[in-house]
Amino acid sequence: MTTPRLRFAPSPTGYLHLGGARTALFNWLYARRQGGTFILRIEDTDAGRSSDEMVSGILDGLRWLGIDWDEGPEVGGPHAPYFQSQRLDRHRAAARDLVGRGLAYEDEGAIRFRVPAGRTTFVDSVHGPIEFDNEHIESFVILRSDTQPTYHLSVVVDDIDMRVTHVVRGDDHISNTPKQVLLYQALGAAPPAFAHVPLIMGPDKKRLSKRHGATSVMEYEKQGYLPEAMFNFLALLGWGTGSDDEIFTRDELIARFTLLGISGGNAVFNTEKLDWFNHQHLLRLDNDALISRLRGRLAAAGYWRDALDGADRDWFIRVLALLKPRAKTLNAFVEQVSPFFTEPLAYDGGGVKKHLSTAGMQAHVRSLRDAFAALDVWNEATLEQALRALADARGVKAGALIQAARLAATGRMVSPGLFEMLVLLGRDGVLGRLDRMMETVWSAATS
RNA sequence: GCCGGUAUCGUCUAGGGGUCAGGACACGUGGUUCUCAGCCACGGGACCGGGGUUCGAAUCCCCGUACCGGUACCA
Repeated sequence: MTTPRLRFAPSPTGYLHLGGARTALFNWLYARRQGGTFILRIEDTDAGRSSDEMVSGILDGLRWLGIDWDEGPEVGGPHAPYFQSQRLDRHRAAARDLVGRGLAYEDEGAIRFRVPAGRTTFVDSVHGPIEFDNEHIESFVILRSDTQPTYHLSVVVDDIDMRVTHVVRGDDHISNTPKQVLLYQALGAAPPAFAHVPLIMGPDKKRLSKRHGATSVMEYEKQGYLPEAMFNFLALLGWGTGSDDEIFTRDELIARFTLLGISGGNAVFNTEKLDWFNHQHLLRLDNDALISRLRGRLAAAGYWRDALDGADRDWFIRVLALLKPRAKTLNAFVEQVSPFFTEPLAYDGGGVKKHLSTAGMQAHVRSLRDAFAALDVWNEATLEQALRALADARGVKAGALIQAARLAATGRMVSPGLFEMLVLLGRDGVLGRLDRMMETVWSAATS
């Protein structure tokens, strides 16, 4: 029994899209599960649409997801080259061989495969046995009149050369498969095992395309999704582990993966569920990991300072703890962390109207500021006690003062719990923010 | 048109001749509460249709329908 060899063979269209990513992932999962080899082969025969840039876009996407390859671009391997455009001689030789043996023939300069009568069958790991009547298979071109091989010829030749044992690819290739099986037979090679995985559809059940927004995996990276969350989500889209668990690491997925578990129907890409997966993986990150994932984005926002990794680390971890239940993406963290790094530049208009324009609020806020300033100990309990006592004394609801203070602290109507936040903002930070709000909001009015 | 594939809550799925058809996301209600999120509890929600086979069908078979894919000197 030979060890399985699988390949992912994208044509470089510029980026790795979700469907391709999942196909790659299933191949990788199977190879890793079986202790086999995962090959990456670039099908760049369409020279006009291919470039080095596009190839690296795909490599970046795979690397981001944590999908590594044992043979292929940059790492080489015993069956190099791994670019289809560099294997043209092999394809042409195969075509000549078939013509020589009468299994293909020239037709106006192109070479067509002579499809024999009969039926062609193969067993698909996902769909079971599939049978085609050869009379529905056209005598297809394998070598164009410009001597460029067509897809059918080149995949088969390359897969034979690279000793590929399992072809796991999109459902859209099912009807190509009998042609390729015929080619394997004509070339005297045993066809590999096939597994055709269902396609990923948009919410409208139409094939995923730019119309559906982000379709490049790197676009999700930009939006602050974790690669392990995307990996987990994609793996479970069209594949069931058979258990009720949903959150898995890559290793756990490898341990459970089987081609038989792949479902036959198309799957709709659901962003809400991706968000949930992302949140779950975010919660599982330890502090060091979370901080390092956040670092670049914080720097880009101008919030990063090295002390966050040193003297301020404990403080920062407490800030992150407040945000964890609320932030579903890395970008959401950055967005929500801003009040801890900078004073509000503006106050939510609706919030001002709703919470600050009530009668006497200006005086209440001033008293609150004074009460906070007078505190001996600055912690959650003392802050809350001071605010509630003041609310009682002035005959207002604590909630009203809390909302006002929240606006002062963050400029927003929504935030983590007020008192835990005020503790982390520190006395100076809080008093300054209250002063600033009073100046800004009530400057025009008589003070 | 022809060929092929698929069909379980809105979505991802589990199951598969006898189950209260299970879970997750989303959704609704209540609780916790200073907002939001989270958390907890509860709830609504599905076997595409029609024929068979069978004591019994969502499950097996056939037909239909819908959807997806292919039908290129694209990949």
